[in-house]
Amino acid sequence: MARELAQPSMASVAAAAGVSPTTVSHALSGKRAVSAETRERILQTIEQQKYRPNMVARSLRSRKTQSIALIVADITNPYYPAIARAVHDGLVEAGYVSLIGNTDGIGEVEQTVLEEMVARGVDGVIMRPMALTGQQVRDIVGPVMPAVLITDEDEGGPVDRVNTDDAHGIHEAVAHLRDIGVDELGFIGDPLAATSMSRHAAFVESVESLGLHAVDEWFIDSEFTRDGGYAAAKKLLSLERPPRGIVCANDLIAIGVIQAARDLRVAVPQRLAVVGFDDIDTAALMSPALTTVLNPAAAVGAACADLMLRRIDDPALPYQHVSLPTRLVIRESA
Amino acid sequence: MARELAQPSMASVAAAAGVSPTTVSHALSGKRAVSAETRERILQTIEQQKYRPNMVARSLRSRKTQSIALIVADITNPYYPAIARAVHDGLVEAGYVSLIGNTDGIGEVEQTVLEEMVARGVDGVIMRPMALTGQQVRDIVGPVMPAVLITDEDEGGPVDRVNTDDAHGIHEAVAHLRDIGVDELGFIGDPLAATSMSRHAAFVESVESLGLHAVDEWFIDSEFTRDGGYAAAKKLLSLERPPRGIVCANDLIAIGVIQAARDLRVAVPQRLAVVGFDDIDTAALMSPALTTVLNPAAAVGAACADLMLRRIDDPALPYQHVSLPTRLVIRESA
DNA sequence: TTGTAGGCGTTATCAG
DNA sequence: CTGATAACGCCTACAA
Repeated sequence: MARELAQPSMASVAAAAGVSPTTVSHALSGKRAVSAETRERILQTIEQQKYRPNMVARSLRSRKTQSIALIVADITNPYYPAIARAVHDGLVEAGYVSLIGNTDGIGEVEQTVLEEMVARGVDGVIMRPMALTGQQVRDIVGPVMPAVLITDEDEGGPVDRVNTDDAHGIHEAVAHLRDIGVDELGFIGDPLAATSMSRHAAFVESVESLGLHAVDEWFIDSEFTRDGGYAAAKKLLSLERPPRGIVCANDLIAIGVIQAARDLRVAVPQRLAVVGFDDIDTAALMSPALTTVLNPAAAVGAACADLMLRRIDDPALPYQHVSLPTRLVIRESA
Repeated sequence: MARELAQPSMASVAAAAGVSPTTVSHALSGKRAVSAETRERILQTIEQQKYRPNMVARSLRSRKTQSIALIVADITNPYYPAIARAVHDGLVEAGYVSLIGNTDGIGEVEQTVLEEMVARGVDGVIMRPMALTGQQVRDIVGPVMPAVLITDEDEGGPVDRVNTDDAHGIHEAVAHLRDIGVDELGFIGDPLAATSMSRHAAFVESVESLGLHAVDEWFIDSEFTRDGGYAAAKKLLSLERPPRGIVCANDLIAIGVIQAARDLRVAVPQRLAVVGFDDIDTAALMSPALTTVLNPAAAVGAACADLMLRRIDDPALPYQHVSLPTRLVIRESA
């Protein structure tokens, strides 16, 4: 009786099939011819022993782990699962698996997680950085590792990039606010998050180019969460002269703002117009339904996977850049 | 000038520090004494070369990858990210990373993904199976791999289990429906998903014990998605004699049902009472706000991580079972 | 068509 | 306190 305690290995299969490990390897990889009968015998033995190649050993040899890191702020933010799923689906057929890291948008954590992933030998990194720049990411992952960033950085550094045209969406939002007669505008976002700041910059630009009003007082800090938005809105609405409309760096913040407005008995959109960003599922379902900028998360994820596969396929490619459109979805809150 | 093309290894550090690789290893692991000055020299060299231990090689030796698989139906279902984050947080401080697999609840895919994860040498599997039984999972992962299942299986087989007391929540829901005078009840769920079927069983039991009515016609198939719920509700509501209330296997289905009711101009809750399951964020925000059974996803995830760590720590432990409570949250839809 | 030998980077065993 | 050696399981020249 054969002992089944140890995992079967190529050696054990080879022994049982009366061939060398080399032949087993080639029977599996097809990288060199193996006679039909030998192959058959090997495959049967594999079946019998329930042999599965050890990916760790394979990785040590090949220096490839068939895994990529997906690093986001918080998978709990409804914007990210859509990205994660699209990345997963794009990669899985190519035999890759994704390791997910959550950083909560904290710069140090972003660095630590990145280093950890590199040490684990991932074949590439897909990341939405909040604090790190493209150059910093490159410095951490080394000169050769494929890195795809979801970022609005203008230059972006020596990495592949996917971005959404947030400025366009924000501009549509501000123009819409003006169209409905709302010309005093605040912004709620996270000054430490790159995503937020690029949206804020677009906001400022739009407000100025359209001749609307926004004072410093109306720019309030908030994390990308409902609670953050709630607290920020309370501050904003307790101002002597609050704005008539608020653009939020994401939908979660906007939802918090609307809750705060309700608690403070401030009518939305009559006394306060609210615009979000992302168009998560809840936006369309809540009441008042959220007017927001549609962020094509699934397309972003798919583009990331695509760029990653391309770069793995040809490391010499010049750095790629994919830009996806956004657009305002007008509902009830503004 | 030293060439920096190749990744530094223990050997390169050892050479530069004038010691053997063995000593470098021990300086790092602390598994045997190293003189203070030698250690100092080694650490400096590590600093200089920016050496990071190769986890793949370490894994090959130690047969541990410090990674665990988290296998769910669809990370895009808002119920799962909460689990994923809690698992992540529970595991990350112990130095583990999670590999996420999506199966869409398809039995074959569940098996394939599981095998893939085993081949990758994960140190354990956390899974919410839809088709596979605990025994089947055990057969696939082998006799020793830690496996924590989120399941309602009564026996559960040779695995650790976390379950929520779904029957209690469903019973509360049915009792509530009766209390508000709704006594003809339908159920929408996925006959192929274990989760759904255990909720359905509880539903049937509650309906009977409370003397209400539910006919076979009122049990409609649906995937765990909004679209599925929408289609199922259209079928149900086009029946000659539709039920007065619907219990849904999850919130996504319930949201679809409410949309269908709106399109069909069936008033919720007046003409159709709707109860969901999970209490995802949207439930409280939508209109009408969804009456639903609260499923403590974060607690479930935390419990999974905890059981996993315990089992890794002591493989000889008897199989564990953690049960978490659910409760009905009454809002507007029923 | 098949086999032998060496090495990927780490750690455990055995010596000194 | 430190080193040499072997081994984890696989892949791939090089040989036959």
